[in-house]
Amino acid sequence: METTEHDKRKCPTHLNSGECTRMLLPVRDALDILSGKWKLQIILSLTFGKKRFKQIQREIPGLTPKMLSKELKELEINGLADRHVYDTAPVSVEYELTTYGKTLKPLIGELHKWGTKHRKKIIQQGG
Amino acid sequence: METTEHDKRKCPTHLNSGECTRMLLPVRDALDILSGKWKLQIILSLTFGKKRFKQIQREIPGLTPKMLSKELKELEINGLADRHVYDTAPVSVEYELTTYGKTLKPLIGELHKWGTKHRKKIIQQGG
DNA sequence: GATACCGGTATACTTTAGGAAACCGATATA
DNA sequence: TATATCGGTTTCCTAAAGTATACCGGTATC
Repeated sequence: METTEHDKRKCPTHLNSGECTRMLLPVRDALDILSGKWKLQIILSLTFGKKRFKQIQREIPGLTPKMLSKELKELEINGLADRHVYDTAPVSVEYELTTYGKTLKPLIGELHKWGTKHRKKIIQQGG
Repeated sequence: METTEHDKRKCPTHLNSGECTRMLLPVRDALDILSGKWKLQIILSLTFGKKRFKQIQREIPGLTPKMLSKELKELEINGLADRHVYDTAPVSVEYELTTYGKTLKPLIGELHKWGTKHRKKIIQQGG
C-alpha cells in the first residue's frame, strides 16, 4: 500500500475519507432495500401487528393496490415480511413482519423521532 | 367522537390503527426530505466534516455532478446543509451540515447499524 | 337483485429519478 | 501548448416510480 502524489491530491484535507467510504457500503445496502416512498411506511404499519391487505391500504393514504402489492412482494423477497393465506371463503391474507423485519424497529423509531421534530419545525414556519 | 358500525367494519381487529396513522405523518415528512438514492449518502459524507463538491463526488461512487448538484440544492432549501463560497481563483466551495442537519446523526447511525447487519446477512447467503 | 367487501391483477398513462456525455471559464501544472 | 482541476450546467435519454381506472370470482349484506 503506497501513497502517491496522485492519492494525496484526491484527499487533501480530509484523510478520514476512507472511513466515510467504509461506512457508505452498509448504508447503501440498507437503502437498496428500504428506499422509496412506501416501503418504510408499510413496515411502520406492520410494526403494530399483522395486517390484512386492504387494512394496510386504508391506513396509508394514497397507496394504490398496485404499489402495495409490489412493495409487499419485495418485502417478502428480502425476508422482512411474511404472507399468510387462510383458507376462508373468500380467502383472507395477513402480512406480518418477520423476526428479521422487526430488527428495523429502532430505525423506524429514529425516523419517527426526527420526523416529529421536523414536522414541528415546518409547521411553525408555515411550510 | 362516536363509533359507528361503519368504522368498526373498517378496523375490525386492530383498534390501534389510529396510533399507526398518527405515527405515519411525521414519518412521511421525514421521508419527503430524505428519500431517494443519494441524499442520505451525501449527508453521511458531510457527517465527517465540511467537504468540497468534487470531494463528495469522489467519495460516493456513481454519483454524477448533475445529481449531486440537485441534491445539495435540496439539502440547502431544507436547511440541512450550508454552502460556503470562498473568493479564491477559481472559486472554492464547501458544503457543511447545519446544526439542524447534524440532528440526523442518530438516524444515520441506526441506518448504518442495520445496514451492517444486513450486509453480513446477504454476503453470507451469497446475494 | 344491487351493492360492498376481499385480495389482488391488468392496462394505460404521466412523472420523476437517474445516467451519459459534453461543455463552460478560470487557473495551475507539466 | 496540452492537460487537469475547480464547481458546476446543459442536453438527451431510459428506466423506474407512481397514478387512475377498471376489472376479476366469491361471498355476505341490504
